[in-house]
This record gives sequence, C-alpha cells and structure tokens, in this order.
Amino acid sequence: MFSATYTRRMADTWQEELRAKGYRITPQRQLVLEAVAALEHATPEEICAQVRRTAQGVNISTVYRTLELLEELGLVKHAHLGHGPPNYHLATEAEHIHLVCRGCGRAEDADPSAASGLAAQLAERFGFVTDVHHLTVYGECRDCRE
Amino acid sequence: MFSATYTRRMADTWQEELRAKGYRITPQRQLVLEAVAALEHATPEEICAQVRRTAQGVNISTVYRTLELLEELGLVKHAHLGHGPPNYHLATEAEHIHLVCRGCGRAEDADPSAASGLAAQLAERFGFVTDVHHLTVYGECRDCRE
DNA sequence: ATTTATGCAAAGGTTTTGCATTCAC
DNA sequence: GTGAATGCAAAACCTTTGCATAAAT
Repeated sequence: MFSATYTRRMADTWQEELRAKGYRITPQRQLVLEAVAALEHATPEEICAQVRRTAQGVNISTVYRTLELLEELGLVKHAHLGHGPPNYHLATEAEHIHLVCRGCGRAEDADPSAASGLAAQLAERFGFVTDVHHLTVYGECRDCRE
Repeated sequence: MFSATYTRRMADTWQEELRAKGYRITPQRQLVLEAVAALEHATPEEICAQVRRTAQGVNISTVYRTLELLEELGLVKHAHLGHGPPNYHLATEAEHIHLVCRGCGRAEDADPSAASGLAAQLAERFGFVTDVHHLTVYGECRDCRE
C-alpha cells in the first residue's frame, strides 16, 4: 500500500507547502489525506465515511474543499470512472489506467504502458500531454463478452 | 455534417426498429434525434434547447428518456468529457477520441487511430474490448503548456 | 380502445456556497 | 487577536420518478 517512511516524508513536504502558501494545517486535512491513502480509490462520500471511522466527524463539504486543495497541491488526483462521483487517489500511487466495463460496471486497473503509444502520438500530433493517471477506458470486459 | 440521403436512410431503419420493439414514433423522438445530429456534440440540456428552437417545447425529462432509448437502439452514443453532464453524438458519426484539457477545459477531437495500439493491448492482455467512441483523454493542450 | 409516451412536479443524489463559529497561527 | 477553516443549512445542479393527461397505434 504505502510504506511508513514514505508517508512520513510526504507529510513533511506537504505541511511545509501548506504553510508556505498561507494555508493552515488542520486535523481535517490530515485525516482526509490519510483516508485517501488508505482507500487507494474512493469517492468523496467514501472518504468522508472513512474519516468518520477514526474521528468523530468531518463535514462532507470540508471533504470536498480539502480534496480540491490537496489536488491543487499535487498530492491527490482524481479520475472519472463513469456517471458517478469522481474517484480520488494519491498522486504518488503507482500509475495505472482504469478499464470500466459497461456491462458489469466494474473497474479494473491496467498497466499504463498500454497507453504509452497513445500518449506518444497525442504528444507528437497535437502537442497534448496526456495525464495517464486520469485515463479511463470504457468498453466490455472478458466476462461480459458472451 | 451529414447528408440528406444519409439522414433519410437512417430514419427508415430507425423507425422500423422502433415499431418492431413495440415503441412508438413520436415528434419528440424525431426532434431529439435531429438535434443530436445537428449539434454533433451536446449535453441533454443543450439538446433540449436546440429542440425548442424549432418546436414549441419538449420537456427535459423527455429528452433524458429519449436519449436513453436512442442509445439502447444504437443510434446515439455518449461520452463523459469531465465533471459535467454527458455528451451525446450520433453513433454513425466518424469515430474520434476526445482530448480534454485541464487548463482551458476545451475538448478537441482526435483520430481514433491513435488509440489502436491501446485497444489492441487491452484486448490481448485483458480480453477487454475498448469502446473508442467513448474514450476521453485528460491532459494539457499545447496552448496551455507554458 | 389500448397502451405507450409526454409533461409536470416532486424527489434523489452530488456538489457548491453563504455565513456564523471555531480554530490555527 | 486575526484571518483562515469548519460546520451547518440552504441552494444549485443534474437526473430520475410517479402520476395524470395526451397521443400513437
């Protein structure tokens, strides 16, 4: 999942950066970041629920505001897996792409190397820098194909 | 955009298929399909507005129900371009992928051949059939990259 | 005449916002 | 103490649903 060393290191730089930008370090912000790390992939609602398992309560609107902030700081990223709410994960998590099946609705992770050709071509032809972290591929999975 | 011949041909098969399935041909359904064709890419709200430019009024809930039906019939498809509402287009429109810039928020179309390598690898490794029509790539466009 | 489709209004789910209060600094 | 962050409630936004009415067959 993530090593303790790694988490500690991240926490340091993170808090410094918050201070440097005039933001404040609050328990809520720490809790939300921890929840994102623990869940690996989660919606704002799920993150809120996770936080509430350890702390007495964080408001859902705080979760939204915090996620926006953490994304601005480059600590978390989000992807859209379909109709529903966005899905947040640590920016430092191993890159992967999402395969979402329109049949069963499940999402599986795939190695981003599959998208390297795509990214290269879009860069060359359009000067477009692909955010592989954010890539969601719709289609039909093996199980749903018969 | 689309030729008159083409539209007429589509209309024929479409109406037959509706009948065959026990559905009915209504002015609203024709208007919504025409609006999707005319706009090329549009949200339900935009489609509703377009219809109202020619007809006296179609309810937004009818637009939603109709889009769902037209998609079930394979006449239209949708893609998610970001946070907002889904984006509908004719299924018969030239296939393309969407490049959405997180900087300016604009979406540009790209040739789907850029994704053929991706699709091939996902098919081989996961047995996953990619719906290229639905592919949205997030990143940063040339203009926003400095 | 039958049964589907529509319009309307209300509800549902997600996200944002305003403002008083609390908390980090 | 001062200004930022939180919690709460309300609003905004998108989508779905129930039901009476209208329309297609």
